[in-house]
Amino acid sequence: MNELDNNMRLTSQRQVIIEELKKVKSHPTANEVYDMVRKRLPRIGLGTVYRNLDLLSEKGIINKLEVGGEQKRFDGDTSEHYHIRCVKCNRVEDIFIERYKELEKDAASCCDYTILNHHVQFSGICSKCLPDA
Amino acid sequence: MNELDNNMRLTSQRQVIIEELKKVKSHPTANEVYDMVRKRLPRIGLGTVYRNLDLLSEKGIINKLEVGGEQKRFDGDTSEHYHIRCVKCNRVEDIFIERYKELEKDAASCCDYTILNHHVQFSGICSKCLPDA
DNA sequence: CTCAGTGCAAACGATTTGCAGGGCC
DNA sequence: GGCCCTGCAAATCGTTTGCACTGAG
Repeated sequence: MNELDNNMRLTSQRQVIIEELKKVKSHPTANEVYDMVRKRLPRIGLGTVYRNLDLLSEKGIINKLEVGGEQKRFDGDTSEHYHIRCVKCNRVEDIFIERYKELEKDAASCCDYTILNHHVQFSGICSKCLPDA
Repeated sequence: MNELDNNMRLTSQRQVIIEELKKVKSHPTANEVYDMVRKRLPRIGLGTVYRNLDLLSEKGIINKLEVGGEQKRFDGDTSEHYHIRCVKCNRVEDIFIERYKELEKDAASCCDYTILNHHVQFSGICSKCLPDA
């Protein structure tokens, strides 16, 4: 739907953000990406990080997670998959199970929306937090 | 888990917030609740609304929705059900389909979390927005 | 009377934006 | 040389909090 903008430049900031994001599995917040990137580009601004994270997720190069909590999180893995969040430490991890496509069919039959997508968000307690739960 | 606090008083502010929230099906944001309530209690403060929405959702009297988007939303219907959000107008509506309990079983088998809950969030375009899509 | 709850305003944290300069094409 | 993009700082938006006062129990 969004025609690719050929005028988009591949700046070093952009490149490093993508590289760092693809490198980890931790679903970092914008601030965490900022910290990661700053190690390689000490003069980068937080605003630039936000601008690029938004831009790259619009282009589908990365994913912006609409997972609950205070901050948005970003995922270098753009394959469709579910997520789980630890209610204690707020860690977010991937859940690679088969997508339930029936969900969208069921939902379509009970509302008058054109359904575009669905996401499943699990909450639980991770193994590191379980002892002190 | 949270022993009911017998010291909790039933103030008029609290009563009106609950009443207004149970009255609608629109999943209002804190600010929208504020507007609704202010018609009956013009001197109420926004802080009071936030404090009570948090308190009431901790008590399980209302529900705080961790639905994506910028603002949190509140639901007077505390029964477990899924939601859909219109990507155009941001309206949030209920999806009353059977919960997929298998989802949690599947997820449990592929990660070492103690799973507490799951929520399914659909996105789509509502019938009102479809014409201009 | 007492203390949980309130109104108000200031504080806060995440994100966005305006602007002037910088550097890719 | 044009214009996209950046760094920086100020602005904005949602939400939280400190404080002195109020009113429910």
